[in-house]
Amino acid sequence: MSLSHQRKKQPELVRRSLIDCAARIVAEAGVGGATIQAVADAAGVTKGGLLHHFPSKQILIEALFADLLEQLDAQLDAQLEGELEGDARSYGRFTRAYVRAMTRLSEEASNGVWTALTLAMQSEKPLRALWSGWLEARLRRHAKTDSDPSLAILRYAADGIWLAVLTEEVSSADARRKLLALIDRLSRKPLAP
Amino acid sequence: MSLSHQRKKQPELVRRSLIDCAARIVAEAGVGGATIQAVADAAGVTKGGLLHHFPSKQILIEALFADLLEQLDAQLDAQLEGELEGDARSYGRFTRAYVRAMTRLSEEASNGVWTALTLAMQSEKPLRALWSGWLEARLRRHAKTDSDPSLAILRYAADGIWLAVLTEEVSSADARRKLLALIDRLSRKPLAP
DNA sequence: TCAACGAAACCTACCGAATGGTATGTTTCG
DNA sequence: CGAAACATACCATTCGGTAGGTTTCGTTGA
Repeated sequence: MSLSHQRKKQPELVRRSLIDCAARIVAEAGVGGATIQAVADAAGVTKGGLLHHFPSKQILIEALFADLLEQLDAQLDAQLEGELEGDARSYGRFTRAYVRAMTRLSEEASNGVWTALTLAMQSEKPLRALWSGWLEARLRRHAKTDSDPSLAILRYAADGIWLAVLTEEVSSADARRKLLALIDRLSRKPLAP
Repeated sequence: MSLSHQRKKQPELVRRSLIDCAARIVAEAGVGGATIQAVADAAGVTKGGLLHHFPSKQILIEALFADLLEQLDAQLDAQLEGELEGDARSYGRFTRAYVRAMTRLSEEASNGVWTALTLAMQSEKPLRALWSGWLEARLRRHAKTDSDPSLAILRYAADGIWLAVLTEEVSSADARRKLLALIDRLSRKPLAP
């Protein structure tokens, strides 16, 4: 009855679709609320089919997370590329890109996925490992321009703002933009004497 | 078999114990992972007993959250009281107290509870209402000394640092303390010219 | 060229373990 | 004695995961 026996088998496409659908559903219902059944349905596959590609929910979530990290990487690289003003050694270069990437992610549809996965990090060690590994590598790459503690504070502030958005602290989109702009300005030179 | 039939009935103590145990377990397993059964067990009460005090898990969590807000209030007031240096009108007064209270809470055992509940806010509206209401009121109270955007950034940075603790970004306890000390210093006067 | 075969890509059916909640006792206290 | 403070037993579901089939596809060897 299912269409899967009629259409050509394209495992990579199915895999992609599964991750995309997982992203959407996780964004809506959170990691806990996203059942593999729902994800499978959304992708037009049965639960068994899903479990063929991802042997457990854990693994599916981790794959989704890794995928998002790749997207974030792409975002960051695009931002870094687009920095016309200075050479590759300009102070706070990565921090500005990071803050901007965060802003974009907060405003795009993919937002909910990040919140949900951040949420899930608390209980799932593998996700934490993925994230801290990613950030660590990235920071090492930009040690020359972004190792100042002032910049760490600004990056953390961006994280805090992003967190505040999801807790619905009234800070309007406008106020948020102003704060992020201020952060951008402050990232041009060290804060402390 | 249970001891509850032997010991004197002290509903307030049981209630307290339930909240405390809920805090510990939520800190360890997150809101989703904390089952009412586990909480009841930890408090030496049956599930039915727990549900007598808190008719649903929702209500238990909200009670826990409200309790933590009270603790935070107490912490904050203590910090504000202890500020010897200036009068009640000194710039960034509340922000410093906020950062310090956060620090203390992060280092105490109650740490994981905050992370878990903050993250749980995403899915639970009542919790968001509690928090944003609390913060709004508090900010209004200290509008005279702490309305500068620079200070907002510093408070957000404290939030971000605190969030990073749970994602296990390597930032050691030592590095964290240094950052918080820097924030404290930066809170003495506006950052931007 | 093509039949055969084995592996990969699915599907159907089922299970079992949690878990939140209910309904109904039984004990204790004022 | 009545109400509060518990306990016991049970229920309804949900959900992740397993077992074993069936279909599709690429490869291989004659």
